[in-house]
Amino acid sequence: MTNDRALADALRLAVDPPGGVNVDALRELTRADSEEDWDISAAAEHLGVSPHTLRYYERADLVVIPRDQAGHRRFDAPTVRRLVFLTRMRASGMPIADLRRYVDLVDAGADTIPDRLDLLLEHRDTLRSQIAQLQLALAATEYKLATYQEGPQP
Amino acid sequence: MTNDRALADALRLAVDPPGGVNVDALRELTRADSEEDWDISAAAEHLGVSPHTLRYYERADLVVIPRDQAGHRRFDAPTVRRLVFLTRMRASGMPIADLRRYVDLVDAGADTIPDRLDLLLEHRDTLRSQIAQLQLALAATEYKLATYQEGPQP
DNA sequence: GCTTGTCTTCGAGCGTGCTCGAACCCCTAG
DNA sequence: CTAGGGGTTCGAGCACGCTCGAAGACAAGC
Repeated sequence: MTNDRALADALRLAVDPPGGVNVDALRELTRADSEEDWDISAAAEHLGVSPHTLRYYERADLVVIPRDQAGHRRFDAPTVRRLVFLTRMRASGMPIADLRRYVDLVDAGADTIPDRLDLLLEHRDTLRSQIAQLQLALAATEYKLATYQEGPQP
Repeated sequence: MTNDRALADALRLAVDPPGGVNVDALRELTRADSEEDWDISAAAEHLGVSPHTLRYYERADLVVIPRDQAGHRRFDAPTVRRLVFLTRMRASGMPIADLRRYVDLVDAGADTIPDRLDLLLEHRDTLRSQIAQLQLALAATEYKLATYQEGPQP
């Protein structure tokens, strides 16, 4: 199914950064036959955030988290997918408020797609200029390192 | 003089980002024969920060700013060079506290160079992983854009 | 001399994004 | 039946980096 490939790719993009998502565990969770939802501590660990943060995201209306009959949060595959998206966007500096706008649009249905596109395009531009800026800072830092390391007294 | 080239290069690295430094003005200021120090509003404008922020940096002991006989801050070339460094490092996410550690080392003399190197190396690594992380986020964003744009209903 | 403008200090306030503590609930093991 | 170790809510607190406002000094121009 091409949608499954897409999901797998998207999840692969969520690998790597320090404290990042455990992709194998995610893949396990997203298998249709998996009955093993996560509790909050498992979800927090896999997503690389604290349980407090997950509750905070729920309180901030970024995500609706299903509960079991004891009232405990059950992190199923769709919930985790949204949280992967949220944590990735947060890690790249998108403010909570923008994220809420976005998920509101998602929840509002398919005819908000143009607005979502706008948001994403804007975020893409933000990311690009952030990257450019950091690369400048990196160059400046490496330059300074070089002056320290070659001439003893720069 | 190779040091002049080095300074010019360093200043060139300070160009570009939104709200960044005006390099021509900086070059003007750093010319040895220039008598034209900046006042706080000129400095703020050239550095792309607010006067409030400059006073805050001084209060935070990141920089000592000379005064004229009226008690007004005079931003001369060395001061501006330090502020260029500070604003660049801030823009790349180095916390104020780290910056203070660094400038304390600088002010403490040449035998703190190993410590400064450590700080810079650490910051370089931070920058590299930040860049890697942002590039992942960019890829994820572009992937999402692609799914929105090709298939109407992803 | 007076107004206007820009500077000064100082302390307080604010926005963001968590982070925590207290009090309570529920399930399971012993 | 009881103890322990999760979970829950709620509101409050915190760290960071500004950001601002009030009250006053000084210089230049009318």
